[in-house]
Amino acid sequence: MTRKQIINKFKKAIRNEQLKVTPQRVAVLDDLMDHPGHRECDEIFDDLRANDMKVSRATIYRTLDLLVKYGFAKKLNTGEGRSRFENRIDTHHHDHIICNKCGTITEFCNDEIEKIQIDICNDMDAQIVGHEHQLFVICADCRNN
Amino acid sequence: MTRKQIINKFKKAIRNEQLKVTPQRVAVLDDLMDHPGHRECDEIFDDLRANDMKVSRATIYRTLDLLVKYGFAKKLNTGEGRSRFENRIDTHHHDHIICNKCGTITEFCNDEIEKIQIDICNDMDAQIVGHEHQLFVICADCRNN
DNA sequence: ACTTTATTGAGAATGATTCTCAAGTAACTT
DNA sequence: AAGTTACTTGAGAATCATTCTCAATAAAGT
Ligand SMILES: [Mn+2]
Ligand SMILES: [Mn+2]
Ligand SMILES: [Zn+2]
Ligand SMILES: [Zn+2]
Repeated sequence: MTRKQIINKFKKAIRNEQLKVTPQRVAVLDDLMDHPGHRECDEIFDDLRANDMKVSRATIYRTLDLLVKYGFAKKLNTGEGRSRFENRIDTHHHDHIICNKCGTITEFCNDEIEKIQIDICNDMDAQIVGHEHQLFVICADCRNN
Repeated sequence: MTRKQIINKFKKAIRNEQLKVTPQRVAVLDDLMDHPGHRECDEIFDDLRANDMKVSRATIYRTLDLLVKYGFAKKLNTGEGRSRFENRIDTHHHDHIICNKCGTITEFCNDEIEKIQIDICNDMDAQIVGHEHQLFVICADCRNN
């Protein structure tokens, strides 16, 4: 999907709920797509401000909530005491490996683990609605320096 | 290990670092052992106060940090925006299943998953120092009510 | 008991996130 | 294009968990 198509999909989702398309809302999604990493509110805030957009943290949080709700973004908890968000369009499910020293985040996905998780929930007759799986490490770089 | 032995081990660990054994510190550990669940600061706080102990939240947090550091407790993040702590003595490693509706926390441990996690880190030459794995569900009870 | 040093509680501070509300803007209607 | 309505926005206050500050207190050693 092209950038433009994604933005249009977001606009459609917004209008579909009687909400309004605003430059701030579009800018947040744009920013998430410009930066493939795992971003926190203030990174987005600084970025948009640097681009001369008038925006507040409150609006960024509000928009991120919408993006998560509509499936355009995923919220993650890296144990730093604040949330990070990542683009979720044209992306496959994955979990995260976090270096406790330098903070670098890498990704992993293991089909076997994914399957076992579902089995565990089925066995207890629970409906799985999500999961969070983080490995905390000292990464190769940090070990050698 | 008996309760008394565990308390003594904690006292030893404290003195070993030139710190002092205080009634508050012992009371927090005692409370964790009285309650097998996953407790947050205020539950412990209310409990100790109900038992006529003079204690502050600050001291509870400070003590929980010590208990985690010495391996007597584990801190966990249930996604509610505050930390919970559980007794870690005479207990096997496990991860958690959290009902998004009623908040009930159950536990699971799967050897295969544990093994794969280690393999993943080994493959990237990272040293694993911990992991956090939560399954979010609607539990059987909540589904039927 | 005396001395030293760590600990404590109260309340202030912090920091991320959410809330409030008056002013602004999108979108629809003439 | 102007008017109407309803949603959105930014600023700053509020919230909430957690941490910090510091003077008073208590543990441990002598
Ligand atoms: Mn990711
Ligand atoms: Mn547990
Ligand atoms: Zn690293
Ligand atoms: Zn439930």
